[in-house]
Amino acid sequence: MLTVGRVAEQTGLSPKAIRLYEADGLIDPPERTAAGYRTYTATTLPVLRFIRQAQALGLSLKEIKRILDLQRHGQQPCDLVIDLLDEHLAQVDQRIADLQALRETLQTARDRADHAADRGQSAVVCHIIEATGTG
Amino acid sequence: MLTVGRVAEQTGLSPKAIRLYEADGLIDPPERTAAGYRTYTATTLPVLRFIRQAQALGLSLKEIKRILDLQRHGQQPCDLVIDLLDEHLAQVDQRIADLQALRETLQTARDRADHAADRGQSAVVCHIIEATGTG
DNA sequence: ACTTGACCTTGCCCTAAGGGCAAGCTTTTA
DNA sequence: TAAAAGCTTGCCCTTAGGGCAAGGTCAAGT
Repeated sequence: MLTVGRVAEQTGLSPKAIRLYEADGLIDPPERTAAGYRTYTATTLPVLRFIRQAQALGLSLKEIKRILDLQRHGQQPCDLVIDLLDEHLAQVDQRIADLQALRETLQTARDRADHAADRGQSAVVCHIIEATGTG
Repeated sequence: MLTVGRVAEQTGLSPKAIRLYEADGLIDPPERTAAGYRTYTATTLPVLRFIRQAQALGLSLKEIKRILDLQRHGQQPCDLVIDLLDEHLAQVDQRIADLQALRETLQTARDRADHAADRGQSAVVCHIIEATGTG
């Protein structure tokens, strides 16, 4: 019997995650045994693997659901996928730029800790942080 | 009277954020009027500005609280600050590397959308995503 | 004095993607 | 047959607040 734990093993997901995807409408609710156990068919496995791959690309469950909904309606989701990839590429570039700027700021602050020059006067808590920009 | 809204204006924070910092123990609870209004003294402003600067460096409220707690106990928080900065520098570097790898993967997938070569056979949902690595 | 608008109070629900735990069944294994 | 492992639901937790609601309060204009 393909229980949720078994499916988890074969997809690398956790049972909790699989139940969440069901609750969020990413996968169809499976049949249940008389005792209430979820019983999956093998056709669910590729869908779950797809979800994993999409997540690895940084897509959110909400975005993945949009893709899967399209597909369930018999439509080609590839156009949507392309849009999402473009959007994410731009966002990732932005986040990299932001992090590089942050890295600069952090490094500047860190350097200030060693060259303990302007440490004198008006620090409320710690000059290392307070000498940061004008923020 | 230095109400929370006034303090918000002068620090660039929101009233909600200021109340949160109080609830989380980053700032001391201010006096209240008979009606229950928070009445701040000017000494709170530099602390709130410090919190803003620390946040701009990517420190979490929990980390900032540790710094402020040290200071309230009359201790020099700079050693802790240095540790936190080093830690964050390493984390930022790691996140940049992760994002650059993700960018690669995204770009590879995006390229696959145009060069529509291997689009033929076994896509469960969309070959653009499913041809990703072996994940 | 009265009203109105701006401001304050608390409290609750919301975000993303699950992790962890608890109480109570069920299935499997020894 | 009893214990171990697995399943069920449900609730609380994470970040740093945003948004909204209901109700009390302050300041300005009439």
